[in-house]
Amino acid sequence: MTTLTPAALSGLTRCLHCGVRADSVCGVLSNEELASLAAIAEVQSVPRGQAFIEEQSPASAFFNISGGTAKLTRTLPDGRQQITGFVRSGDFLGLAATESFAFGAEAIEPLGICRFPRRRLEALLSRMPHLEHRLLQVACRDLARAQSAMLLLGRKTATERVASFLRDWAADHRPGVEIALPMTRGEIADYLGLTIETVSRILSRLRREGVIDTRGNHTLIVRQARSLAMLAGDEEDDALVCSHRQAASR
Amino acid sequence: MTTLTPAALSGLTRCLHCGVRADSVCGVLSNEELASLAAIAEVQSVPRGQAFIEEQSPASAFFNISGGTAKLTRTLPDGRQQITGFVRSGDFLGLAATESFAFGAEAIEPLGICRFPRRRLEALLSRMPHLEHRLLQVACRDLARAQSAMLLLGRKTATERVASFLRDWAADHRPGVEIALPMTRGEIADYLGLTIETVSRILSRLRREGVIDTRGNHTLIVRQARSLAMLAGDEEDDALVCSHRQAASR
DNA sequence: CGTAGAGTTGAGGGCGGTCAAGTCGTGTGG
DNA sequence: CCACACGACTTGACCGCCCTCAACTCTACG
Repeated sequence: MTTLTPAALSGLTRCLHCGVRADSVCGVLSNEELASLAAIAEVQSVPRGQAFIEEQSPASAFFNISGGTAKLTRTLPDGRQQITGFVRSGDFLGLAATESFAFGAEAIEPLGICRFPRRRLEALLSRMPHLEHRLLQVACRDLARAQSAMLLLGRKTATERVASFLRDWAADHRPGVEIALPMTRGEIADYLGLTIETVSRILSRLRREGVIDTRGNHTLIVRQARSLAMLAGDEEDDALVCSHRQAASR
Repeated sequence: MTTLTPAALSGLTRCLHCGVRADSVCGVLSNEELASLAAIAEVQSVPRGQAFIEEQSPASAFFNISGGTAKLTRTLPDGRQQITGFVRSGDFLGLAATESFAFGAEAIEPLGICRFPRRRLEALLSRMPHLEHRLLQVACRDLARAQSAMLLLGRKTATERVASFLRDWAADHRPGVEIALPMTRGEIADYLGLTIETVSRILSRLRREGVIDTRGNHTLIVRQARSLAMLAGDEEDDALVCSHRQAASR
């Protein structure tokens, strides 16, 4: 039986109920189920720069992010690194961590996390089909995103990659507002399969062309959302799209 | 009530019970559950080259492969294509196909598939937690694979990509045996984020160096599995690994 | 045997990586 | 409060890996 301090319990409920992001684990659990989860959960704080999942050790737990931002990484033995995703408040992670495929996770902002020991949560899942169903949805969404990332990494140019990243990160923000960009240029590069220099050059060019603006190194302002979307390469010009649809319907 | 011909029912059971691959949907269903699945399943044959999931239409069904090989694709409007994976007998697919993220699937060998209408299967899932649990495992495995692919596409050199692909495709085959390679050079290129010419050049070089051999364009023989694994870049030389471990433990 | 598509090989070019120098911004100690 | 230092970022020059273009060969199939 695990005892939870009031603060930790509050963190846990926030963690499980955070409804900020539409895809979080929320609104699907009964009070009884919540209590079962609370019994195995452990609330932690992670300072910036600290890894909370190590590459070498097989992940022994699932995590839910209650605040801050973290990066998920895959690393080659010679040090080359690929960031497979950024996770924020409300995100659930650990599903992809099996014995055979190690991956790491590190805070890029001070992080609040909720830790669920793997075996205990898996045991609970068999009694909570709602939660398992939710996790399947989460995994499917992550899978779809990973496939988009594969398209980006395999077939997009450097400019398209940076534009795609900025567009996605700025999604559900209105044009003109300041958007926090907690990661470094190096982390953006590791996410997009580029180098720091290339990312920096392209950001400078987009700034020069008036598509985006920046306040310091960690604040982004989108000036021309439409241009950004065009540069991302996922959609063609409307005229072209129309002609394509006509061609397809023939 | 759907009526199944004896041939179709035989295809379905083969489809659901195929135990060839350890990760297939098998051995977790009662006879009653099997009957429920059979009631909504539809067995189809797909000739080589034909798409059975179209990019444009949101996927309205799940599929289980009962024989042959297919490719899963993501395509940019200008025609650039990324193959996100190859699927074979026993594989389940459709999980990543949501309304917002279209992807396509096409047979590269004559294909036997088992089609499950999405809504009907989803309705069944709520009554069959075993199956939902199995699908979660499938999704997690796919997710881990997708992350490995991101590392490959983002950070590996052309030679490392080709070597990784050959090593993975030849996995669980003994060295020296002939391995079917049903996809074209162009499909390998689209999977690895390279061009046909680069793939061809690297295969020629590996052949010249005695690492692999080929019989025609669609048969592979691995001559030096260890060399192939080294070239893939995922593991270092043993000596180096040892020195690294010493450095890490300090 | 002939044709069409797939694959191979070579020559040259460009995009993004590498190397290097300089600038900015933030925190720290005098 | 300012001088300093360190790290993150920017910018430029150059280079190399892989792409592009092109010609040729091989394979499969009628």
